Amino acid sequence: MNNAEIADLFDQLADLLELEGANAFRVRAYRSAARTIDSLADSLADLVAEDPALLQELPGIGKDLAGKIVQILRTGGLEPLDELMQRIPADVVTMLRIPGLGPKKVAILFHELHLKSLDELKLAAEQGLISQRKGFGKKTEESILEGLQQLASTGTRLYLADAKPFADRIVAELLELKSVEQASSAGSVRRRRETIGDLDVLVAASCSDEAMDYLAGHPLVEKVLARGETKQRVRFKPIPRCFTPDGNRVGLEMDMRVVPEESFGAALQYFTGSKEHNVVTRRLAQQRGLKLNEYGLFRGEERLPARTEEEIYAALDLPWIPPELRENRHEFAWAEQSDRPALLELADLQGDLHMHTTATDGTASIEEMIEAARSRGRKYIAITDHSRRVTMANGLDEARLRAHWREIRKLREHYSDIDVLCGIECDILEDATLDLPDDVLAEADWVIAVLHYGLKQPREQIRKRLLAAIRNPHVHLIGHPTGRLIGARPGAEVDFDDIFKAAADEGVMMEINAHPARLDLDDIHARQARDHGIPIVINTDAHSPHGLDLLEWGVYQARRAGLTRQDVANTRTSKEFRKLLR
DNA sequence: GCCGTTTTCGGCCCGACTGTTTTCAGTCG
Repeated sequence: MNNAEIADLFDQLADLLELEGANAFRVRAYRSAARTIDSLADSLADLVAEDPALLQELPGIGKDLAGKIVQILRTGGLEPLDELMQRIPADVVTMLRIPGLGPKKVAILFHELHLKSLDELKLAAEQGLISQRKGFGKKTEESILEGLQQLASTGTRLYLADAKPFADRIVAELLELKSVEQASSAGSVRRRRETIGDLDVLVAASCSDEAMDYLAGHPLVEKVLARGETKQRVRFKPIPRCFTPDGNRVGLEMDMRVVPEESFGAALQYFTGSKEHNVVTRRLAQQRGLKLNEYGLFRGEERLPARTEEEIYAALDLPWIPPELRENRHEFAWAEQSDRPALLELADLQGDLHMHTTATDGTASIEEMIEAARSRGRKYIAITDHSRRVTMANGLDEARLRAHWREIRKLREHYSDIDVLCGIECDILEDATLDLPDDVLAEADWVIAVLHYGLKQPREQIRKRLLAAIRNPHVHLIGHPTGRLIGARPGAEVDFDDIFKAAADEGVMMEINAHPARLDLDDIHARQARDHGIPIVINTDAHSPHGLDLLEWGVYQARRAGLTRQDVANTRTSKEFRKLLR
């Protein structure tokens, strides 16, 4: 049982307790424990094996929850959860995901109207049975039916790379308006989360009407979902060619808030979040006899100067915290360090060590990729086309690969300002062998080992394959290693502790793959790898010259993990980088 | 259920908006 699974059990229990009308703070305790566990670098199983008393040193975990964790690890289940699941059908819990329905309303639907499934809910809404109930009306009924439909098209999170340009466009347009003094993205876009649930935009304006009207009448807006004096929520039409990680079309929603200019800093801090980060900042304010809300920082009735985020954090005795770190994971500990290292910047990166050409599934020639990398200021690159197993991409066998490398070697003679490595993205096959023989790999400057196939294998086999690749003396890097390719499949999560230990021993690096569709090595895993002393490499996995621009998305992920330039290997010069290779 | 420079009880972040209400509870972020 890994951390994510244990956290999930606590979250499920919290949902069920809410439906049972349990004390809200008790529910919150379970949720906060789930978050703590989810973002923990060490495995709870290891912690308990060492000393179960250590559990109570974790924030938000006391005697009771520590006992429950031990029970979960010992029995694989959680007694109060099993008992509640007997009583409350899974569909009833799903009803909580319908906008407008919270625990109180769902409890009434279940206990008083005896609706046990989504089908029964739909029928009852269609027959008008729900609006007869006190506290429910026609609107609620309609929003239930709409919500059920939305529920059917699940997975409404978008990649940052798709969502951010969209948010940037709206912000730029708002800034053109006369009454708008400042505007910014907030929320998860500003925090550079890898996927985005909805967009938040904040506006400072003398009067809110112009900005609100503008958004409401925007040609891309499908529906105004709610509108008040200062706050408006809209749904956009499905964005063309824009899909969720699950491949669904999505109608993105946006929250807009309009505040007076003197409140912009406080509001930006507040709406950037995360929620968990803000709970802490508000508590810190409280401890100092202050009140922090989206309108400013107050001592009693008196407004303290806080027009910028910097001033707000200063009042809490903190340095300004970069939005990427604001998840209440490690930023407050980071802020306390006196010799706080600067987070990685895009400009720190000198090399890009994962890209494709027309030899396999890329769209540009070797020469075009070299030129594109030069024009972007890269000092070194690796050409890493696919190995033969990836037949769909015209993967290279030994003969074609050797010819490909000969061509690269010939071309690179002509360049003195960029170092071009002969590389390969070599598949780790289902039987844990590599897709190319060792004598071929030995000729490469740079070998990336990756999993593409057999991802539904039992996790033990996947773990074996990764370990075998790490122990192959010719492998330099594990490409898109955690592969939520793997982790995304429930029950297939791989415990990475062993993998990281082996990689550290063998001197194998780990990749943050900036390609937006990879969703790989998340900030927690990146931090774990760093803590194991593993050099991290940020690559684009570009399939075209334009793909080389993606490097920034990997940088965001690294910043969220709190990585500095020292933690990342391709911040080195080409010469220093080559010294890292075994 | 957790936590404590307010320390073993009594707090726990807080404001906006909606819908169904005649003054507010529930939901949301």
